[in-house]
Amino acid sequence: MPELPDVEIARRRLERSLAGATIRAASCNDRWLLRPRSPAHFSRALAGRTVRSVARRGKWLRLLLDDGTRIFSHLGMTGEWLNADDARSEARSERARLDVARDKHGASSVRYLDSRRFGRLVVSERDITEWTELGPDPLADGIDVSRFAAALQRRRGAIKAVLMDQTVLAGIGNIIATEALWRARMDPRTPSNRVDGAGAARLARALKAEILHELRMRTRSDDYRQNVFSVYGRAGEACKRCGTTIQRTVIAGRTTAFCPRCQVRSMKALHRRRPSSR
DNA sequence: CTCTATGTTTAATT
DNA sequence: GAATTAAACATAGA
Repeated sequence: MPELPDVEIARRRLERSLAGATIRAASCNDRWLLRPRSPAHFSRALAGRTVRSVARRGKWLRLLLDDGTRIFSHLGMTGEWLNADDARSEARSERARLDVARDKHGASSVRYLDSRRFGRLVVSERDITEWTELGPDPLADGIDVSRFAAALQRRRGAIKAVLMDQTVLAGIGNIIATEALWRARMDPRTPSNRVDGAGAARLARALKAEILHELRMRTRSDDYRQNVFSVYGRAGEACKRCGTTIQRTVIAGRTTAFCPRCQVRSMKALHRRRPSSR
């Protein structure tokens, strides 16, 4: 269930269950997910180690162990970390588990579930390039508007494709990009290098607002994906802002929904129009 | 049966 | 080189 807010929720859950705890046993039943591709190595490298911290950058999680070993976890399309009790109903897609013991808090176990198996579990002695090459994380680092604007100027592709580039900003996926562009009233097909400073500032605000909104919804209920989006998955419906029918197109191979009336390539185009009359 | 899906990588093409 | 597109990975749900 992966985009920045989902991964942040997973981080908090893992931190509660694992930080300061000692791994009693670790196993993985799917070598496809593992780097290196060895369940034996996975168990051997983790057993007996204590978890120092649980960090997140973009869509990646990093567990730092007491001997410097790191476990990187990417949730792919359908990965999730759950406590053992919550994972029971989906035991079929369980791929890995970490059993931990802690002084006064007793024992617990976390499970990694991933039906489609697009996720990754990487055990490494040092930080991996997938982690180090990520751009700034909008939630943890904020967005430096002038740096962001400069990055957009350097690119020529559609703005939506650039937003989803993890080296520009880390953690933006198809949903957040789609929703933030609607919030910023920007056409997702706008060439990146034609987004000016004001546009970059609007986008930065919209991205942060969307991330915080989804985080809030996510902490509130598990069913948050119902009805919380303004345009994502709503092609054919009326725009909440102006009533125009939401259009669907494909950008960078991903389905994109947008309002052809109030999402524009430049704000001049918007100001030129009179307020909606419908 | 068909189509779609929150992600990423790789190959082929323009 | 840069950018775009399609395909691939494997599975579930409509």
